[in-house]
Amino acid sequence: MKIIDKEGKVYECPEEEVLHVIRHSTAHVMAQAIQRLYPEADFAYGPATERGFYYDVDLGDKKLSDEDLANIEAEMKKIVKENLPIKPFILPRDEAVKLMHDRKEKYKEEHIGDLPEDAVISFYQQGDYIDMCIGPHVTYTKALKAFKITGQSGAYWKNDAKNKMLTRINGVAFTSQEELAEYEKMMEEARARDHRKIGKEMSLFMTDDLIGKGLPMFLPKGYTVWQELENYIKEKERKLGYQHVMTPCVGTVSLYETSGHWAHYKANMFPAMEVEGESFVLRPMNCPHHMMIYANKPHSYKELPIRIGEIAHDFRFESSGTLKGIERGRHFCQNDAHLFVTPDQIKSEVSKVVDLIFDVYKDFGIENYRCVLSLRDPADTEKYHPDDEMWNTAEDALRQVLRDIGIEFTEEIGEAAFYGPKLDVNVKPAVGAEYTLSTCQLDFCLPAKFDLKYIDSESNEKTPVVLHRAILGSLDRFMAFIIEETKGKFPVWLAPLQVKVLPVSEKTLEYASKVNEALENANVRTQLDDRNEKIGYKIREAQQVDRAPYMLILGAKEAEEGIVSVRYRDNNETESMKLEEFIEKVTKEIATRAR
RNA sequence: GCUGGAAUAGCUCAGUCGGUAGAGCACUUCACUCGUAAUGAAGGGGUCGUCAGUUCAAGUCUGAUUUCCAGCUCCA
Repeated sequence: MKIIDKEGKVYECPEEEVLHVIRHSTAHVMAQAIQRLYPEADFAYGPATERGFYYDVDLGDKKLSDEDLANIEAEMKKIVKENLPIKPFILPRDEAVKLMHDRKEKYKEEHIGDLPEDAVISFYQQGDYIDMCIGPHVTYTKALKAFKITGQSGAYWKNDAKNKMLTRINGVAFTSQEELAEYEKMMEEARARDHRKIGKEMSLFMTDDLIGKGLPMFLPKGYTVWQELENYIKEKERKLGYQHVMTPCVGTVSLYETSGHWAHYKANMFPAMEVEGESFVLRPMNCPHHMMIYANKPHSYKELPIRIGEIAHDFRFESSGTLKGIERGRHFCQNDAHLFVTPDQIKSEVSKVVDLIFDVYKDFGIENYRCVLSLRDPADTEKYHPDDEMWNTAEDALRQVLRDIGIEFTEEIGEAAFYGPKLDVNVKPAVGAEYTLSTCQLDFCLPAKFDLKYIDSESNEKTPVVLHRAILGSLDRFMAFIIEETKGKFPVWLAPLQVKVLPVSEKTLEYASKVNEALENANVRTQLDDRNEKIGYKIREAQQVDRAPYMLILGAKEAEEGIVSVRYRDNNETESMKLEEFIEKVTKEIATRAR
């Protein structure tokens, strides 16, 4: 594919850039179509994205309907058919400003003002449409063969909520219709594994308007999964010397004023409750509670590290637009822990936390994740505790530990917590944007605020360092992730229903209920389908709705010989074995948490 | 919170020009007694998210509101 750069040089597009150029050029064609249909439209940014492109446009008071979007797409196809040549030109800064000013492109004009003095300001033109852009682009509009407008949304000018909200029109673009069709198929599959959909199908959790938005409730099956996750992670933590505590979901406002959270995150907490002259809030996190537990008695350096863990209920007043099933609600349970350590224990403790994270990921088969070292933005003195030395020490320490451990990570400025830098491990769910699953934060700040102490070997009072960490993140979010990873086909130990017992007819119901009872006695989560239905019907439901890892098909043959016919969820194969043999197999898989 | 879209039976959805509310699945009952992804028949089930308005008449039109969805902003 031939492309053209801003100097007008035409050349063959490198393979790896083809999609990007196509998407960027498609954004221009969409803008041209919008300009034809809405001459008053004023364009802001219109870049290529991971899957396509968007253009942010100021349409004044005009609201776009789905029909309008279809019209824009139709106009785009027309422009492609017209096969307009796409030509670049370069203007000196003042002429560029004048051109944009004359064309009433106030966003582009402002954009030029933001560019450095020596910037080369280039434009691309196709037909009447001119866009300020550094390119490169395809040479003719007919090069764009497969695109689709996927929707619209609001987006702030320069991503700042203080600015005007523009209309963002999103689209996807590919090199061929086949690729576009493939993408649409993939999107459909992604929607099918959405945890909200599967959660409903499997009766894992529910929401209700009367309970309140962002407050999902776990049903018996969902809570079974939840409890298994809780037991799993607590077991791991106990082996690593964590001590678990239970602390209340409410605390005084003073507690959060002491920690600094009140100043930083008041807006994201449920408002304070006044009782008997005192103010209380639902807690948004557990650090202060754990700090007070540490402060409950004096500590010797010999006791450190002290690792305090809790599966803790937290409440955050998340913006209504960000709520998403159990992935992000206003109530959730953190797999939280605070490690109180001496400075020379930082490295080994961070290292153990990192090991635990990857150990857990291995158990769950999580392979697609990204490690980020989140640092402060030194310019943001409002968010970040202004103590350069403290920050430099903490950031250098954490960076060095991560390097020593040898994990790959990228650094992101301005992503740190207000009290310290952190390692975030991010994953991408089937549906929606990447989010943080695990985190390990290094904190020199809160221990000082709470005046925490330990006595060192020379009888001096010292301030411990705190590591905040969450491995499963929140159990709710982790469950959402696992549902989407497995499409609800949980490993045996996590499955809410592990075995479904299916008599072929009522003649073998008695034998089936004996088998069911034997499984129950072995602590296997089992259910007997005693309905008067055909075996194919029962299998279908057990497999498609319950997603039971094992189905036991029990007919005359099995009853006679005292065996069970095992049908496997994951490969649809069947195998006969003795009941005792099956129980041993299943209970072993459960005990070892086999994947 | 913001921009746009949606809301009809437990679930998935149809409902034309404003004229008494529909299907499949699920559920109940009956028959069949069944061998590896849906046996047949009958029956019950809806203030069409909520509140106003327009109209002789509203699931359908208007407004407000609630919740959900896509995205933006945010995420200690």
